[in-house]
Amino acid sequence: MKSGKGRKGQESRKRLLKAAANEFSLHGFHDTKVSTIVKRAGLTQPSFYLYFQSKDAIFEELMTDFRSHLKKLTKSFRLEQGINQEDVSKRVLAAVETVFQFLAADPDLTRIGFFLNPDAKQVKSDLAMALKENLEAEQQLGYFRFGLEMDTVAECLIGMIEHLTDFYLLTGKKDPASLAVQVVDLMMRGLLPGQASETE
Amino acid sequence: MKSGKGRKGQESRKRLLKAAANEFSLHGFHDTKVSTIVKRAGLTQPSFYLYFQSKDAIFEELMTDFRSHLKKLTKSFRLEQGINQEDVSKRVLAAVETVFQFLAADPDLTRIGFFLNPDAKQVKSDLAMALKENLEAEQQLGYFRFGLEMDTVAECLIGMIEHLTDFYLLTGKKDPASLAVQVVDLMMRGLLPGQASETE
Amino acid sequence: MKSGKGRKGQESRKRLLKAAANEFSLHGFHDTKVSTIVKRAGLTQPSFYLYFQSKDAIFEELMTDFRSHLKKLTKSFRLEQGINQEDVSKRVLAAVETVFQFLAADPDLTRIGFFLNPDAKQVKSDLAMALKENLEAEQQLGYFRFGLEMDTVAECLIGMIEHLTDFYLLTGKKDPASLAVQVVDLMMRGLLPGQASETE
Amino acid sequence: MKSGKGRKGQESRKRLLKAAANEFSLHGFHDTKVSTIVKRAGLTQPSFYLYFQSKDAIFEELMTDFRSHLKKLTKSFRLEQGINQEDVSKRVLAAVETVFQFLAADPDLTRIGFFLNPDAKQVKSDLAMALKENLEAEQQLGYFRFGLEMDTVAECLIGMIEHLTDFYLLTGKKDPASLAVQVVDLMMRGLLPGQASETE
DNA sequence: GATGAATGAGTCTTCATTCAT
DNA sequence: TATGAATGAAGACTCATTCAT
Repeated sequence: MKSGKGRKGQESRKRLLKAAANEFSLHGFHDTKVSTIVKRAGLTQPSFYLYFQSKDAIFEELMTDFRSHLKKLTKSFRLEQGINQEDVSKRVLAAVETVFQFLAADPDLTRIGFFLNPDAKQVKSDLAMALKENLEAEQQLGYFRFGLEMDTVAECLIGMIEHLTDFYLLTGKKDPASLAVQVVDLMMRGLLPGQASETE
Repeated sequence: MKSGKGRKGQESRKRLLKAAANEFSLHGFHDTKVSTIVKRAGLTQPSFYLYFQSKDAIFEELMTDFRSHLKKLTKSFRLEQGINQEDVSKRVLAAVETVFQFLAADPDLTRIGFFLNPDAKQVKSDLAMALKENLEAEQQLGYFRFGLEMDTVAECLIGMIEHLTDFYLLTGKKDPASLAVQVVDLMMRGLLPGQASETE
Repeated sequence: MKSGKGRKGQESRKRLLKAAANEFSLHGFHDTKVSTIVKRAGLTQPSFYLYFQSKDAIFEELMTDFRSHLKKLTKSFRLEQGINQEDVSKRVLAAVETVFQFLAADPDLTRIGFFLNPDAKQVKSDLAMALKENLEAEQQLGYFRFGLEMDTVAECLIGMIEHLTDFYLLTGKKDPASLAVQVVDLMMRGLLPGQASETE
Repeated sequence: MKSGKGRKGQESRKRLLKAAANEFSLHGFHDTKVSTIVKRAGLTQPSFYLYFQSKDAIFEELMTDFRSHLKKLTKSFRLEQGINQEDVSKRVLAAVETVFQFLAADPDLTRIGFFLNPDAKQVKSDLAMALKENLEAEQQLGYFRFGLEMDTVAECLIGMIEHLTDFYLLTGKKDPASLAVQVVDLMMRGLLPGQASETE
């Protein structure tokens, strides 16, 4: 069942993953047929089972791919923490932009791991945790006002990122950089006027 | 299709809708079987087709229900606008809480209309529009700082609401009131310290 | 089960028969739904079973109607036989025209009894028998040439009548009289030239 | 749908067609179940859909088969025309016998294409046209008497052929040759005595 | 490494028919 | 005389998956 050690096999496998990712992303899990994936990969149905145990299995592999990529990202956050002495806003901005960039990198995978995945909530929760840790640390340092529950704040951030990704990023309407700027500006200073200026 | 004019019929129809809403909400469209819906409603399969043309049809009816309820809500926003002379934050707080209350009122319907619905993006977009209009109006009156693109802000708000609903509200972890407070506090004043206090 | 003695009942029954005849005639037995018949008769499904035991039953009743009407016709042939002293061709012409007239009288019933009926072959066979008897009698009298198997001839006649009915009569393209003339002319004198003229 | 390029597939396909033809011929379209066809072909239901898109599709394929065979036949008529200088009656006899032979060759297909087919009328009409052309040509040459509308005559011939096929041929009661002789004798000389003899 | 052929299991849907009122 | 409500029974079709080559 784990054939495909040769070059040709590896390539067939990749074509299947690519086709599957796009189909899942476009039509969701149920409305994606193995027959379609296979056709798009220029193979026949039995070949599919040469590389993947089941339709579920290939979907899971894609979800896992997304997740492991995401894990790397969250690790990088932890490393950053404290190292950087520059302005908080800039650091947060950089972080948020990095997230958007990551989510824009492979739209199909993002849709699968972030929206189609039945455990998407968990995935987002993991990301939220990472953010929360940073946020709380900065809060301890006095960079953020007290009286804010940072876990809820983190979930809010996730919510914004999630929705803007769905609405602006994956549709190509806006790019990671500009989205990051707006989100962070709003998050930092809020809606009300008379706030501390960005440069202050 | 047009059966069920009598009381008994109407009740069977409602039972079907209720059961369907819950099943869809729990398992999604494809993994919800007509046979299950029907069983839960204490009927047999053919009866289902006495009241709905197809499985798709009942799903659509539920989505439409959600949408029309939501439309009423958005209308009420427009009416409010400008009438109320009290503090902006309070007004926004009331609006957001109303939205959370609405979304918490019928969890199954919310999950269907807000998360399962293939056109959920559109639905949310409609809600975002309504919010945006109010936000822009307030912005013109000087209540909100300039330099913020209110449509993006509205989408951010939607993102937060959406995610918090999924994460805290529909899971029963938090209630509409407390969520509203936190969201609005964050939205109004932002993360940075030294902002205008709420009461100021 | 045999309700419907009152006037209103009788009328409902007739409306059902009429609607059924037309539906069967247009769409055949299987593609005719009881629900449609009933709708066209302005009644509901249970009412149907007030007047007929089943869908098969109403179809059979219609076939029987056709058959009994046809039986009267064939009887009239036997009576005619020998009584009439006029020219043979005229007698045959009259007979054939009568048949066409009968078949044109109630197109729906004709289609049911003559074309849709699984036992149509039998029905036609009965008609063929009646014709055959007359033909053989006339043959004995020397009006028709010998060397013709009259049962086959009768079946030929039936075939012509059947097909012309389907093709010209029920579609309104030709009328009984003209069809009869052509059929009889052909049957009497054949295709070859130099035959005894009709008037001779 | 496009499966079955190999030998085995082609054979399964043929078995399905054969079984279907017989079932349709015996029970008609509606009372023929895919499950039965498949059983008779030694396959399971899904395999059916490997070769045919639907129950309708296989029925249509059978009708088309019949039609295309028939088309070849009618073409051969046109070629014959005028080439042959022998006696007209013999030519007509040969033609009619050919038709009967064709209709007797594959009884199931004949029943489907000639009797069950909803467009049977059209099919017969096509055949009638071919006959008509020949008849009119011969009529122009003086072989047939004038005063006969050849399209009606053709339809009459079709009617006879149709009915005798149903009644004698497909039931095995008579063979193509003897039926042809009788039909042609009747058609040529008619019923009345004192006509030109066949050999004259 | 790949495919032609086949299938088990399941789901939606339809329709004639009946029960209680 | 008639109907609102409900159902038993059955059939077409789909799809992920496997066997043999």
